[in-house]
Amino acid sequence: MPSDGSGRQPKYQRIAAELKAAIRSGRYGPGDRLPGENDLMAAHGVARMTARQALGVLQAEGLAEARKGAGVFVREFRLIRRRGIQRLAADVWSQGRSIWAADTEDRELVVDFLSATDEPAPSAIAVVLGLAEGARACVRRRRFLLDGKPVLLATSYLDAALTAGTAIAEPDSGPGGIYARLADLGREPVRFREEVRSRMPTPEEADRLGLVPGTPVVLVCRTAYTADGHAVEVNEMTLDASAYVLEYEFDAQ
Amino acid sequence: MPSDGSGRQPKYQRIAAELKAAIRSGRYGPGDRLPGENDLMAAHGVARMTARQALGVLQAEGLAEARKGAGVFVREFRLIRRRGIQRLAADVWSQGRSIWAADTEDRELVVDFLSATDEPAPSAIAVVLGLAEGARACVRRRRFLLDGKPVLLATSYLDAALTAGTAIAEPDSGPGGIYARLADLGREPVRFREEVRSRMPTPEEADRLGLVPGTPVVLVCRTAYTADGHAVEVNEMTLDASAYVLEYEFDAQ
DNA sequence: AAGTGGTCTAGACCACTTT
DNA sequence: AAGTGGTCTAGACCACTTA
Repeated sequence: MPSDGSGRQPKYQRIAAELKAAIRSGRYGPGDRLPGENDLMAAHGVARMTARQALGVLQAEGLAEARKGAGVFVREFRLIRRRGIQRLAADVWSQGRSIWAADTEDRELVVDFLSATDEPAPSAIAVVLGLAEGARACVRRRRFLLDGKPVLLATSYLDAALTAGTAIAEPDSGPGGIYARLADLGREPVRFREEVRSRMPTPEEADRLGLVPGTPVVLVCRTAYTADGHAVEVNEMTLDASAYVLEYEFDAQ
Repeated sequence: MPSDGSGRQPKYQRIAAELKAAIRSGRYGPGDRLPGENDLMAAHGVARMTARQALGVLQAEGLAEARKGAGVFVREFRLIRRRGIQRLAADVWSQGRSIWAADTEDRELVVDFLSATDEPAPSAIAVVLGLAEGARACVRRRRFLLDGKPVLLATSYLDAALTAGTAIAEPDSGPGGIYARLADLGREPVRFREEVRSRMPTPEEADRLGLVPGTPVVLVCRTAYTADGHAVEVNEMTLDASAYVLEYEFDAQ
């Protein structure tokens, strides 16, 4: 064995590295079909499982996507930009250029309302909302679809004692949404906290979002506070990480 | 085949589901060793590859971690809370309870300075900083270690024409860090934008962060703006997603 | 020394998609 | 009908960890 440098590397990693290099070089572009298991077996003289392992590396990295019966394809990404503050008025900094391109325009992001129910509040939620253990919550579930594909699941929790009999407990919360209704009740949210995490999805999340294997989810938990510092709403969101860029702005100090 | 419900599911998924249920039930806690390949082969009468596949499911989900020669273990998570605004003074909302527990206390988060060099600015960075194509940038690389394990890689870019001859171009940027030095130059950052994404790591990122397979990275790109709206610094950060919760606060409207 | 996970072979059958 | 990826078997050798 000569001083090969790349000598001591598993075959499947060598094959995977070769495919990745071919993608980087532009040999295969987004949406293109990659060499399949049979191609790799023939080209590299390996067993089926080894070729599978190589293709599995690209899929686990989120670079490629297997379509049963069709082949393995280079993935394409189109990012949605989600701003913490939905401020349309342009200020001086909004002019600044962004790192990651995101074409929010010319694409349809539709909201799919799922349900508004009255349920016992999960204990973690009850703590944040300042409710007694076992208190009931108004739970509103929504789903966001981009070009028909689900990209965000949202579950919103409010104190059921507060929302009972209001439009917040109804499927259609009326003009301005639930924040306008909370304002009607003298509980207008004036400040938000968002906590952001990321991890691999549970099988159920992957199913509900139609996630390609190798795609993480981003978890955003937004808490809305009234002027007197009380939390009035907790909104747990699960995002397709391959579809979103989150954006936050804040002042120094 | 009776109306079994779970009848038509691959064996490896059935085995994986059984292991996951056992973890949820508390049968196996964080750090515990799971049944190995040999155990699963014997218990379920399957081939080695099938047992491996089942354990691979848990690893891909980030629930378990294989240690070569030792076994497969339930992962344990300890989250660091990272605030967009590092405001120590408690305001009324800081009292609010958080969803995810994070023990920043009693753990050592140390900064490991890597380098400060003068390099051609990557074109995406040059655009954001308003530099000419091919202009040079001051590039500062750092690494954050939690209990000795790297959890964050940061690369900071500034206009080299601005920083030349200042402490910013030196390894030690002096008291108050580079923001204090920028203030000395009349370029104090007063506002920040952070863009946040998540994806699976490249092999190089996984290696540099020592990531367990099944762990995504969070990418945070922070741009610092002066009062006149010019970008003075771009900081690209790569975070171990299993180690961090990001937190942002902002006012309505 | 024994046990563990990591890699690899050479077969096989299936469900699925495409032509 | 042909080709594709998904699942599965029954072996094998290796490097590594633990005791």
